[in-house]
Amino acid sequence: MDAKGKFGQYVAGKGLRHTVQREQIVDIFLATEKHLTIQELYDLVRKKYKSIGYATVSRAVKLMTESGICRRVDFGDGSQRFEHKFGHEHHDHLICVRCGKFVEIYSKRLEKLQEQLVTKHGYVQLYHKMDIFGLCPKCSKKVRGR
Amino acid sequence: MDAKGKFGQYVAGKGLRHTVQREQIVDIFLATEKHLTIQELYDLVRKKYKSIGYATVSRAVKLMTESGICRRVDFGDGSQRFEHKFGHEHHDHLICVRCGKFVEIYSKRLEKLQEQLVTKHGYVQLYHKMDIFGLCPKCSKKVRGR
DNA sequence: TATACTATTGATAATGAATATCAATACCAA
DNA sequence: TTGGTATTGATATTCATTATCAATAGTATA
Repeated sequence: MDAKGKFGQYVAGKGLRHTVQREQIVDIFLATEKHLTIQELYDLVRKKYKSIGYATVSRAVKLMTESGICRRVDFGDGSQRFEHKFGHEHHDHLICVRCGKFVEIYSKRLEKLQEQLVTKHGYVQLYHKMDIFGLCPKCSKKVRGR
Repeated sequence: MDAKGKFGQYVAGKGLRHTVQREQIVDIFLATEKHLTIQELYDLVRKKYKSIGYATVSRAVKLMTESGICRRVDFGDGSQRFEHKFGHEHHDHLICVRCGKFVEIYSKRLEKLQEQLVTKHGYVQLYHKMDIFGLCPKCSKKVRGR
């Protein structure tokens, strides 16, 4: 099932309605390969559909997050950002604190270790977030070169 | 060096002044083994020292975070919380999404794997955050029992 | 197809947390 | 001491998110 289908199913399953605005917002969100704030998504949506309101975008993001096609990421800059899960496997982030550049990282061994840790404490894992902050190659060179 | 000393050193090193308010706030923060919001810390401080303002608490938390004796934790409930690092080794969190109960987790193997991942991408690690969300033993039993 | 019910929308107000402002005060080096 | 200035506490401001509400638009049913 693709992301859009998953969203539609979630919305229908909750007895909510299908609306053109939601469809437009979801389309634009899924077509953007960035970590967006609500404001940024609102601006993008506005470029194409002039009449959509901020509140509607905000509500749509909330729904998308609940439906599981979107997740909140926190890069520590104080703003809430969201990324979609369309065409992306689960991944974590490695973020440069100097320039903000990031890469998506994934390790099967790490995932397995996490699962073991969870089980050891008797918990059932639902999801996790791991963000590593550091210096990218370029920035670490600059810092050393000072 | 204990946390308070580290804070004092950081403050002095930046050419900032030592004040009784900061000392009182730091003391209360370090004495509390919880993940506090600024508002909660403000309330705690107020119980003992009636005249301290919210802004001062907020500024002190910022300083403590910069000095490295405090770090921000995000349990996904939308509020920013802070924990101190006094008498705590580095750890990550395992949080129950149902009841909010959490445990601090640590694994040397996991830390090593993270470091390897970072190095592989040419980054230099400064710090990381890992939060695993799931169901605690009690809550997972309840859900299954439905 | 028409109708009734109600979720949704967009504009705006309200909320809440963090930050900025500023005059009075307190710290601290000299 | 004293002068320079960082700090404080009260308050205002900012900014993002959420709540409100009348008008609108999905959708099930007749």
